[in-house]
Order: sequence, then structure tokens, then C-alpha cells
Amino acid sequence: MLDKTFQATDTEARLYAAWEKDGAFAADPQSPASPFTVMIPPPNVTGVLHMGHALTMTVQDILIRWRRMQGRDALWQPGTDHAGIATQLVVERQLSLEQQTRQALGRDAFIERVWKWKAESGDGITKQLRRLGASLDWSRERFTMDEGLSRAVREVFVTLHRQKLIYRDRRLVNWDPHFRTAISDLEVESKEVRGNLWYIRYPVDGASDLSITVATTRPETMLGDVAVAVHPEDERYAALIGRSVILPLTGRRIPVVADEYSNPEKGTGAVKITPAHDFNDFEVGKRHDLPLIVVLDAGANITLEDIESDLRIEPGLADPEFVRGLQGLQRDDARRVIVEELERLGLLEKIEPHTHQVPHAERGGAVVEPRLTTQWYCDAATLAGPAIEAVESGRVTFVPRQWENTFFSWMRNIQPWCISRQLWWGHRIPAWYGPDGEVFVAHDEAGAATLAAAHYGETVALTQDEDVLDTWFSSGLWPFSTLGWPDKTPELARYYPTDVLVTGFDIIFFWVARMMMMGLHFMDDVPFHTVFIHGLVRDERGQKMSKSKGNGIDPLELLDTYGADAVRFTICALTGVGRDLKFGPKRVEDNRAFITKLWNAARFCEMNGVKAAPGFDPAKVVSPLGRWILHEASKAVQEATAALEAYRFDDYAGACYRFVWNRFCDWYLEFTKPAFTGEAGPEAEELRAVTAHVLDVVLRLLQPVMPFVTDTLWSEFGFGPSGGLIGAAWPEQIPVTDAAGAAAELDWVIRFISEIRTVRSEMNVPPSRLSPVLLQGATQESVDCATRWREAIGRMARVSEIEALQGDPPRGSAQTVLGDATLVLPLADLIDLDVERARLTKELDKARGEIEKTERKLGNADFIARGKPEVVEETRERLVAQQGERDRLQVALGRLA
RNA sequence: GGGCGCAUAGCUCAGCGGUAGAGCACUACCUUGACAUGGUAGGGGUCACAGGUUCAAUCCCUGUUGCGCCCA
Repeated sequence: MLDKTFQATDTEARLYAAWEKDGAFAADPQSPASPFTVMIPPPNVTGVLHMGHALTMTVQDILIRWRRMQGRDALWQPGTDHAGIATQLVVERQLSLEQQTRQALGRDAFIERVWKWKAESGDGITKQLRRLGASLDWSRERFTMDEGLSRAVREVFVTLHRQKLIYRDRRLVNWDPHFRTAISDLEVESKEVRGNLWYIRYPVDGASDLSITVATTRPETMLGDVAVAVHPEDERYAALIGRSVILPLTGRRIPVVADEYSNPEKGTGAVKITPAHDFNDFEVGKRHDLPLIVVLDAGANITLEDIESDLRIEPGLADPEFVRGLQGLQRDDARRVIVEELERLGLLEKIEPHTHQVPHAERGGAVVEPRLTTQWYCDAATLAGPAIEAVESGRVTFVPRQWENTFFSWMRNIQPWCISRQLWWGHRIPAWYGPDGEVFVAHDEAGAATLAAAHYGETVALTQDEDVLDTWFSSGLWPFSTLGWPDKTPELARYYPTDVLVTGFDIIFFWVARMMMMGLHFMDDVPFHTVFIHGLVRDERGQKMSKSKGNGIDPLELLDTYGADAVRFTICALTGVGRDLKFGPKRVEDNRAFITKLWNAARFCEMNGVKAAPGFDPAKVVSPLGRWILHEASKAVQEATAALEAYRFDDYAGACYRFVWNRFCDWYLEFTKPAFTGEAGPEAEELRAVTAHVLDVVLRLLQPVMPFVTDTLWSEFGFGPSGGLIGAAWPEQIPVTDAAGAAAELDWVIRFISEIRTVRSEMNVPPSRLSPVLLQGATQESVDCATRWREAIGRMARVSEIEALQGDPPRGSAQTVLGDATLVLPLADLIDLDVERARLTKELDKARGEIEKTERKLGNADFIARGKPEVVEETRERLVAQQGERDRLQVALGRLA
């Protein structure tokens, strides 16, 4: 017997363990079935399940479970990425608790320590995915730092290097001074900051009365200035172009150059140029062949190395002693001290409050410093070409289509990808340097040694590059490295290309773009055919969830409180196309009611002897009720399938919801009651089998989204073994004899009951008071039908008896129109004639209003002439029906007089 | 500044050239033997605004306003 309520927590852990143990999630490369593959976008190994994960994983699991039921050999590839900075940070924090540092520990010991951490707590996120019910093939779990995946990384690096698509370059890079590493453009977040524009006067060399005032947001970088730029057409400065100015503080002479970069409208129209510390200035410097002077070190502290030898004394302008005092100062302190000094020297013209965009590191939040370093770069522009083509040609499709534009605009303007990171945790770059700095790239040290020996003609000592690769470099290989590449494995042949990648739009540049570039280059085929982009999870008020706002919802808490099925169903129901989800516990609570409804409906079935009926043939069902619900179920199957095919998760949830609640529970189960509670007979037997069949269909339809409660019910009813629903077949359309006839009959009965209910409610007839119903003007067919459904109508509409009415209805009756018939409720003692008159008048007005609209339309000659014939015809029929209703209402009203 | 998206019932959102929908919330009634995490009925919308196309516009086009996001 089913419990009174569904016990989610007990069930979930037990069932999930059983699935995993039975290999229910496992792909089968030997299977003759066609594969369906989804690569998990690997979560960060340090990650904790958040609502974004819950959304994306639920969506993926629904797709995987659905396709698996359709008989596909489903592979949902699990795993995590090693998250260079994040993981290193976690372990460094641990070390600091032990008064230890990474540097003191040394590289090898530190890496060992990270692996130890990974072994102990690196499975946090994967455990949490299990709580959600995600049916990942854990037997194939991968980690980007695994030996196999690391080998793939080395292979890719060596190959791309050989193809000159990976190279070293010295240029400006986004530098995180806190972690002291390069980071990618995409890991930089522009934030609006209220700062100042400092107006600083630079005297013209050899003309003590002349000066040029530059406006800057970063006065501390002036130590590295190499020029002042003005717009070539800016008349104010035309005479100064080509002359030099004296750089205050250091006394260096720097030229005034003409460059269109300077904006005459902004500040003074003259800008200082610091090529080693600003991306725009770097470009200006290149155009004018200016030197690069570095004045900030890896920690964004002042360093004087480049300018030390060039300091001069200029009375009132520059004093080497002051500048030397800046050595080692943190950039903000240096700014303060420099501004004070300029002010003291009378060179600070003014300070203007100024709001501007300042780059911040996404992780850690440090202000990013453009820094001149030598790094490894990947020629992303070349790799992007085929990826762009793949989307243009439709070999890869985005859902919704909209996002293709985002993809294109980014890919078409893609910059060289800086792939080296000054970290320890990650794939160490397979490059070795000879004594003279010559670089040898190879799979391993032995390979590099061979190359070096050939180069030098003798054996030399080599040192490996200290840096590691960007984490995205290895995640870009995920769709094929997880399948065993570079080996030619059966898995690789079978599961690549995968079917769909599911992710958020914020990840298009990361996974989508990189996987496509790498996949096309190394596998010569796209990594997936479809990219499904879902929205973001926001809080109930539509605010982005964030730690700092404290408005985040913990999915684990939701899972505890409401159960995985309720959380999953809620996510599913809210996932339309291209829209963010406003999410809150209330939504989950609401949707849990649906699970309860399903549970209670099943209990009703159980206590009425419904159980699996092997050998049942829906095509042989004779009762209209049975044929009707089977047909309704069949429509639900169609709708649900179409919705999933179109990635309309909201429609899928809605189709199931409406069928279960508004058809199966509200009407069908009510209609079965006389048969179930009456004497046993062929009709009751048939309906029990029909009910079982429909319940089975419902549970199958809902398995992908609510796997726990459905499996529980499924096995309880004997449809299959516990844990077996996941492997059951996805329902197909159900063959039904004369579905239209059954639909016509049941629809009529439903409208009949609804009409009576409405009248009774509006006339305030107490439910305890039964009423007869007299049918006036009804066809014999209708009278027969009403008679056949006497019991249900009686019970559901509080009707005592049903008769055809010859002649006039008794005085003091309530009346309502249903098709050809007028339903008369003789309740003389209860009916307030004024109330009834008002009610009918309102109905009549409504009917007249509709007729007027329809007549107006049909009175338009253009509509008749140019409207679609079927629409015109439909409108004519509507008018006839509306007129009939109006006439009957008029007659009914007339009778009250 | 460039690009994209959104605006429909109190709230959250479907819909889409041809009779405006759902869930929640609200109101009234109902503890009837699956379910009060329930049942029944009801109220509630010039589909942001202004033009245009069309026989017909919530839907297509243009503009305006407001909100959100991405990129510079």
C-alpha cells in the first residue's frame, strides 16, 4: 500500500544508489542503438552546487532520460575541471592555516598537496549532482588533470605549436597582481568606479612659459610616460607637435605626438602615453615607435629599474630623491604620494571627479593591471574560422537562434588567446629551454632533449617552462579528450560528435567557442550539433543571485525541504526559451502540489484495484470513457514529445500537468467511481485496465523530470521492478477506436456538469440541496446521453434526476443553455426571480455583444472576399451558434416574466 | 557609443495575423468515502505608447518611452 504522502528523502537516496549500482546510467558502446550524447560542461572541482548548476543539470538530465527511454544509447559524460586559480587558492588557504606557504613547500610538494585535497574533498560537487538525481555515467567520470586528459593537452599543445598556432609573444596582458598571473580577457570584468581626472601640467622643453596639460585617471603611471598625444586636427596643440615636454618628477624629455587616439572633447584633449601600462597607449606607442617603460612590478608596486638611470634634477619639476622614495610603493599609495608632490610643485591644475570603467579580476576582484610580459599565445583567430563556418552552414545550431549573433560577433573579433598562467596547479607547459633560451616543445623531456641535441649538436641541460596552461585550454578538449583521444577508441568513434551542449549564455565564449575551435581542428568535425542556451536563475524579484547581495538560494536546502522531484519539476516548468527564471521557494512549494496530486491519484487507483494489466490492448476498449481518456493521454504524449524535441521544457511540464490534473484527476477518475465502487463486471474490469495503462503512460512521461516519485509508483503498481522505469520505453501514440465519438460524448457531459455547477453556484444553491434537471429542446441523442451519465452528473453536479421536458418549465426555475438544449433547474423555493433575471440578462448581453462582433466582421465585404475561406466559414458557423444561444436565452428570460 | 532582449490579469509567465490563456494570489461556497499540499464557482486585461501594412494586428513593420543584459 502506498503511504499517505510521498517520502521524498528516503526514496531518493535508496533509488539513486540502486540505479548507479545497476548501471542504469551507463552507456553501452556495444549496443546496436544509436547513441545520444551530452557532455557535461565540467563544473569546477572546488564548486558547490548552486541554482545555475541545478538548472543546467536538470535540463540535461531531462534530455538524457528522455532519449534513453526512446531507446537511444545515452551517454551523459561526467567530470570536473581542475580550476587552476580557484583550486590553488583553496589549498593555499589551507596552508596558511598551518603557517605554511606554497613557496616554502616547493612546487612538487605543493602539487602533491593539491592532489591530496582533491582526493579528500574534490567530489563535493559530484555528490551534490547525485542528490539532484542526475543520471550521469559515473563509471566514465573524468578530470581535466587525469593522465589521459593531460596527454591530450600535451598532444594539442605540441601539434598547435608545430603548426605555428601556438607561439610566444611579448605584449601587454591582463595581469592579476594579487595572484601574480596573466588572466584572459574573459576573466576581466569592467566595473564602474568613481575616481578622478587629474589635470597635470607638463612644461614644454625650452619654453618655460609654455606647457601642455594632460588629464589622466592614473597619475602614478606617469613615471612610465613616453609621450603626450594630441589629436592631429586639434588646433590648440598644432604648434607643439614634434616638440618635447619635460616629464615632471623624472625630468625625462618626451615628445608630443599627433595621434587620433586622443579625443579633443575629453579632458584637455592631450593625453599622456604609457605604453607599458595601458592597452590603448600600447597601440599608440607602436604607431610612433615609442619605448616601453615599465614602472609597476608583478605585484603592482612601483619599480624603478627602467627609469633609475634616467632620473634628473629639474628645479621645481623633478627630484630623483623623491622618485627613489617611491620604490616598492603599492600603486594606490604611489598615486597619493605623487599627487601630493605634484600639488606641492604647483603642477596639478585641477582634480575633477570622474566615473570610469576599471578592469577587475572576476576571481578575487583585484584591479587588473595591463602588464608587459612574455606569454604563450594561441592563434584563436585562425582556429575560429572553421567554427564560424560551422554555425553559418548550420552544422551547429543554437537554440534559441538569437545567440548565434553573440557567437559570431565575438568569434569574428577574437583576440590572440593568452594560454599561459603563472600558477603551479594545472597542465605544465611542455616547453623546455636551452642555456641560451632556445625553446623546445615536445611531449616530454626526453623529446625535448632529442630536439635540443639536434639543435646544439651536443647534450645540454634543459629547464622546463614554469607556467601552466589556462584551464579552458583543457576544457576545450573535453568533448573528445574524455572519450580517449588521442587514441582512436571505440568511444571516440561512436560518441563524437555529441548531440547537444547545454549551457548559459555567459559560457558561449568559454566552452562553446573553445570546444568548437579545438574539436574542428583536431577531430575535423563539430563537437556538438546543437547548443541549447538557457537563461539565468534569478531570485523572486528578478535580481541576479550573488553572494554579496545574499539573495542566493541554496539548491541543497530546497532539495531537503521539497525533494528533488519538486525542484526539478519547478525548474522544468519555468524553463522557456531564452528567458531568465525568477525562482524562489514558493515556486517549488506550488509545484510540489502537483506531485502530491499525482501521488493521491495513484492512491485512489490503488485502493480501487488498479494494477498492471499485461496483455491489455487499448484498441479493443469499448467504453466511451476509456476511449476518451486513452485519446487524451495520446494527445498528451504527442504534446510532451513535441515540446522536448523543441527544447520547450515549460511546454513539456505544462502538457503533463494539464493532462494529469485537468483531465485524469478532475474528470476521468471522477467518472470511474461508479464502475469501481459498483459491482464487478466487464466495464469495471476494462476501466481498471485502462486506468492502469494511462497511469503507466503518465509515469513514463514524467520520468525524465521527476524520476523518483514516478519510479516509486511504477514499481508499486507492478508495471516493472523498482528502479526499472528509467529503462522503460517512452510512450507512443495510443490507437483508439472512434476517438472523435468518445470525445464528443465526454466533452458534452463535461460541459453539462459545468453548466449546472455554474448556475447553482451563481444562484447560491447550497450543495446539500439536490435538484432535478429538465432538458428542454434537447435531441433524443442528448437525452439518452444525459441518461447514460445520470450517476456522474448526479454526483458531480448535485442533480437528483434528469428528464426531458415537454411544454413549459415550471415557474421559478433557473435555466441555462447548452448547445441545442436548455437545462432547467426547477427550484421554485430557492430561486430569487430578480437574481435569476439579472443573471440571464447578463448572459444575454454577453451573447449579443459577441453576435455584434461576429456580424460586423461578416458584414465586411472585404472580409468575405479576401479572408481565408475556412476562416469565413468558421465565422459563419460561430454566428449561427451564437444566435441560437441568444434565442434560447431570450426565451428563458421571457418565461420569467 | 555598438548590439541584443523584454513590456499581455495583482504577481510569474504562455500565446500569436482571425472569439485573450495558465499557475499563483484574490472572493464566495464546500471537511462528499484519492487528495484541505484539496474541491467547486467567480471577479480581474483599450495585450506599454504613437503611427503604418492588412479584409483583419496583442501578434508583422517603423518610431517613442521604460526596464534588463552583452560588448566597447
